[in-house]
Amino acid sequence: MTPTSHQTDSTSVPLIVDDSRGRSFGGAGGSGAGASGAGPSFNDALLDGLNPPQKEAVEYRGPSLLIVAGAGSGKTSVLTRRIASLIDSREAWPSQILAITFTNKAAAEMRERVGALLGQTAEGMWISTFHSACVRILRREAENFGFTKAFTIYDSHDSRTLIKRIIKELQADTFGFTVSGVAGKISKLKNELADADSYARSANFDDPQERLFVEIFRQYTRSLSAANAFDFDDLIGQTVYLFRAFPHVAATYRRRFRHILVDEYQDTNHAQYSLIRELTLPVEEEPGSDQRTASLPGASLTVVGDSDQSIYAFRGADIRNIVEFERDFSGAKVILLEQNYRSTQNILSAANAVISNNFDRKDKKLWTDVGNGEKIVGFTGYSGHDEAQFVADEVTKLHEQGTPYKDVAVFYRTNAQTRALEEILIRSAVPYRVLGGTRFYERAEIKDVLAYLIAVANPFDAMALRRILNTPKRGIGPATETALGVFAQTNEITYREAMRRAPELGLGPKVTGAIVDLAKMLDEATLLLDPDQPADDGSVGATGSVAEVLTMLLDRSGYVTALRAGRDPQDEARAENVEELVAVTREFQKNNPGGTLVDFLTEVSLVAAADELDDSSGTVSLMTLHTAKGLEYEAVFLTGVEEDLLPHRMAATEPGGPAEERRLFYVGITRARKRLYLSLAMTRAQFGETAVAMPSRYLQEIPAELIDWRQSPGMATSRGGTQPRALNASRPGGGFNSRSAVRASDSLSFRDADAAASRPKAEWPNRVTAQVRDNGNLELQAGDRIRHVDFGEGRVNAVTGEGTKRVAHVQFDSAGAKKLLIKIAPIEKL
DNA sequence: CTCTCAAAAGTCAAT
DNA sequence: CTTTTGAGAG
Repeated sequence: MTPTSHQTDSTSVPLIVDDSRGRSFGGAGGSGAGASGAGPSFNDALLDGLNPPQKEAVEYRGPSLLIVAGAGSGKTSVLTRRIASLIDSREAWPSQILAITFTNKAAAEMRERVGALLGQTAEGMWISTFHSACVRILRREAENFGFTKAFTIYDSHDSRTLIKRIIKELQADTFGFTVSGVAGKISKLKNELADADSYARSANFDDPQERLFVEIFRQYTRSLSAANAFDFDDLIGQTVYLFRAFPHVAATYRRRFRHILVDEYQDTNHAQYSLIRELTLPVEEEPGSDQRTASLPGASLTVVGDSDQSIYAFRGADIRNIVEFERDFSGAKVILLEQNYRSTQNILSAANAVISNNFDRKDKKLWTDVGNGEKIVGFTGYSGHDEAQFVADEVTKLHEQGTPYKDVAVFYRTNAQTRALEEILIRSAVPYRVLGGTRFYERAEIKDVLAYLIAVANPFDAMALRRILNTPKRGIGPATETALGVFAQTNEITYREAMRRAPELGLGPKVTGAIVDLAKMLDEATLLLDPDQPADDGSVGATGSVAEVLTMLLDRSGYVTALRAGRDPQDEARAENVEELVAVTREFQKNNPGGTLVDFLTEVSLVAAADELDDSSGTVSLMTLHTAKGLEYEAVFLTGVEEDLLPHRMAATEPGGPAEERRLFYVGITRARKRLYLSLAMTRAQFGETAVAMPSRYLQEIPAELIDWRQSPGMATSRGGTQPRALNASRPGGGFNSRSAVRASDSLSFRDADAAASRPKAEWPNRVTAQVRDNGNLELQAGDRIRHVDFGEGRVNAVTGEGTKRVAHVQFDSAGAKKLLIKIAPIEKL
């Protein structure tokens, strides 16, 4: 493919590139005037209902624009209108627009909204995620540097499998290398655009540890290219490499994309930043070329972001990209959007108060004119289950009051927290959906089936072949698997070819037959997919659809049959998942009539957790705080607001960790439109043990008057026992009613009198972090009688556990048998 | 090569 | 607690 054959559309288009600094954009010649004939009225419509800074963000023209958009400030609206106005005024053709969003779902939504604004489907626009855009570029250009366009995308799990194999081969585990450690380091390096060679140049080879790491990195890179595969980080990094190594390729895309817009800019990493830089470079005049390749200024760049919502530093996001934007792109215009159209003032005040504790940030205050709204509701459960029960009860109540389930979301910091929530929600008959979690495409059975498809699409991918070699069981073991690999390597053929020539290996007749059969099956599938060999231009013909090929593979391999025959009770569910995947391929075919197998695999590889969101599902959405970014809900439950969870134990010690966790909390708060619930638990089960939990330090950063504590941390641990309600007593029927709600100020009376007197807690009733009830070394043994604040008197039957986890098994006179954590339970010895 | 049982690890977030 | 991995027997 010659470089000049690309993008005839972009070079033949009359370009209007504005190089002025001001707001006038008519200077580029006649077309501006031409647009003004039909333009103004339409443009007015585009600005309809926008506030002044939003209008400016839509209208400003210049080389670079930074829109600092606080949460809920209507940035999606601004971005879509900006794109629409560029096209409407004829400043750009749709094909000259490249817009990067955070999820595929956001991209689809943006495309739809731009289409609606323009009254036509804007074809040719690239609106996609970083990864999707790069895959598109890489597939086109792969042949330039030793890959084919059918390359496989390895997800992080695949990468780890590969790394694991390499560590084992090199026996690097004896040097203290772990899979996760190596995977993390390689990913980090790739995000910094380093490769094995560049790393080796600066490595200290006197250190055997480092030498070995270089070797692992080298082998990993080699394995990837041998398999014709990219890992997630490569998708960005290799695109940058491609642009740098092949200037004419880069020039093609620089000519094509005249307007680049990036959403969530605060979460870009160095590789992504470099990609944007590459794309916005001016195109130099090529010496000796004709006039068609005249020099062009760099594309205009618009970035939108909010440094307060940067939550992906752990995967390489560099907040400096946005903080230093003005320095990077000199002459950049900065527009601030501070008016919030999403949440009530109470929610915003809480968010402002929390985030203001992060130093080193530009002060920025969200405001709204919709009024204070409801107070934030706080609740402290005795256990994770108790907390979940509160959530379920409140969701039910909201639903009865007319809030549809789909407008309610429950957030948590770690995926492990879903279990308790799911249990209670099922029991309470609340329809829900977990986003992310154990994702559909990460399930073993789905990966198995996808490996069949990958094996067909990319014959170089040994990993996919190895995966299906003995799935379902064909009597091919690891020894045979390795033998095939060695054979392929020594003869310099693909793994697939090695399988075809299995008879040459002199294995047993049964094994050889099984391998050859499998190879035949894959060859037939390849043929079904593309009857006339892979031609340069897609000589379509009677190409089998993805669904057909998949059905054929499943039939012939007997995968589903084997599952159904399995004894494991979960196998039936697995078989159903496979059926669902078949349905997904049919759906794909319907939505993408010309879609190829490679297109399907790409789509499947790049789904994000938030893409699974189905607005019409009519269910409550459960997700992590990270997944929640960019979404909004009528009512939001933010659960597990505890130390060690939020901030997470691991993050608390990392540099910048607590600040990032605070931003995460801030992101969670600002997702809520009308109602926000903050909940935590006194004890949390993890690793099969029950541990004492403390209220999060961030909780006390919220002004007390904003929170209506149904049960404050102080109350949940109080010893005085005048009346705090039952902690883990079963609640009658539909949960709370208003009479059980206790004002925050009341909670003071439940505290120890001396503590209440010594501190100005009236102002900060949330300041309870250090005051969690502690019974100290209260000694209990079987036979002791105790009194519990809620359950009354009872007799200790047994004491188990040690230290802070000592548990008393108590038979209460009226409340029945209970297990209590001695250290924190509201009990006293009689 | 497959199956069974026991030990060990994992849960911090995700394209 | 659950899920995955490894060793050893059949």
